[in-house]
Amino acid sequence: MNTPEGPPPERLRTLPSRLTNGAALIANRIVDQALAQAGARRYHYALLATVEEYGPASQAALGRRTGIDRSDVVAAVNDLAAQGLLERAPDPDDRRRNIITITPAGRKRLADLDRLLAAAQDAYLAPLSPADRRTLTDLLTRLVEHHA
Amino acid sequence: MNTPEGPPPERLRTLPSRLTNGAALIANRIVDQALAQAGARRYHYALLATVEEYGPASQAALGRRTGIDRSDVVAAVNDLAAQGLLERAPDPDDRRRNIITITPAGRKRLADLDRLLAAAQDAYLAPLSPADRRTLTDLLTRLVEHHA
DNA sequence: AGCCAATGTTGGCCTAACCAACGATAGCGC
DNA sequence: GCGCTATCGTTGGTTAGGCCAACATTGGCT
Repeated sequence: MNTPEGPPPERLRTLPSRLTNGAALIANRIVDQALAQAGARRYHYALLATVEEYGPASQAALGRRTGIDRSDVVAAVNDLAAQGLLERAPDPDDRRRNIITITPAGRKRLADLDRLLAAAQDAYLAPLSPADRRTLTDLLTRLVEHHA
Repeated sequence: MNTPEGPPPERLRTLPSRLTNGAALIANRIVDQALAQAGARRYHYALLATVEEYGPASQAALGRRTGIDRSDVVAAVNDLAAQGLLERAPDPDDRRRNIITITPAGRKRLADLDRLLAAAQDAYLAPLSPADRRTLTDLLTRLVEHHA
């Protein structure tokens, strides 16, 4: 039993920013592990989901919608295109742009990821009742939207 | 700032892990900015606060209490000792250990950081009522303790 | 035509979080 | 006392996420 020899100090334990960060660490670890089962990372899921929901779009538009930096979109689209999950085609109407489309394989992969991710959310939120989960989601949503 | 041409997809917007991560990003940005006003980072605050609350301790013990990796404790203690805020002295009773002590200057700095940090928490939680803040803190605490 | 904005892309930066390995030391069982 | 194991500080990584700057190409506006 080599458990820590005591709790973290009060000042740290109750600090909302620190609690948020700790929860994010946990959530990210669980989610990353889940996605890794399908060889994916968070950016991959975000892009697949966005293209699937809104249809083909340029990389810049995807970045704007997901909050992912343009340069990081490039790398993630590279990965996904290399796996045949997305397709990158030049836009004939605007030769600056690439049109990103999801392939049938991409939809299948997305369904897998949705399933894995749902399980991950459940593991993350395990100690909370459905009502608690809704409350948490609501509070966090208000926070992020306020600072948007 | 960016000019999003629409909201992120439903699947991403309501994903608790993603909301948590987004909130953590915001919180960390605000906190980092606040601490930077005193030339400090998060690890610095955590160590100062821990030594102040529990008294002198070895670096390994500090790491266990704060959740900071031993190797990262080394670097942070280096920083703080160089500024005269902590003192690193060999433990005469166990020559493997260093005893870390907070100096008067360290206490002063800690008080400054406490003040800056309180303002940061308030900015972070701005959209939430006192009751909401308590609820959020409670929910997050339950999450992190469950996964501890 | 001329200027400004947007796009894809490359390349880089910084930090947090983590891990492996090392020599030195301590502690324990025997 | 001896040997094994654990612990400590430290060095030196790695990974990924979130950024920013710059560039050439292209388009839109006037």
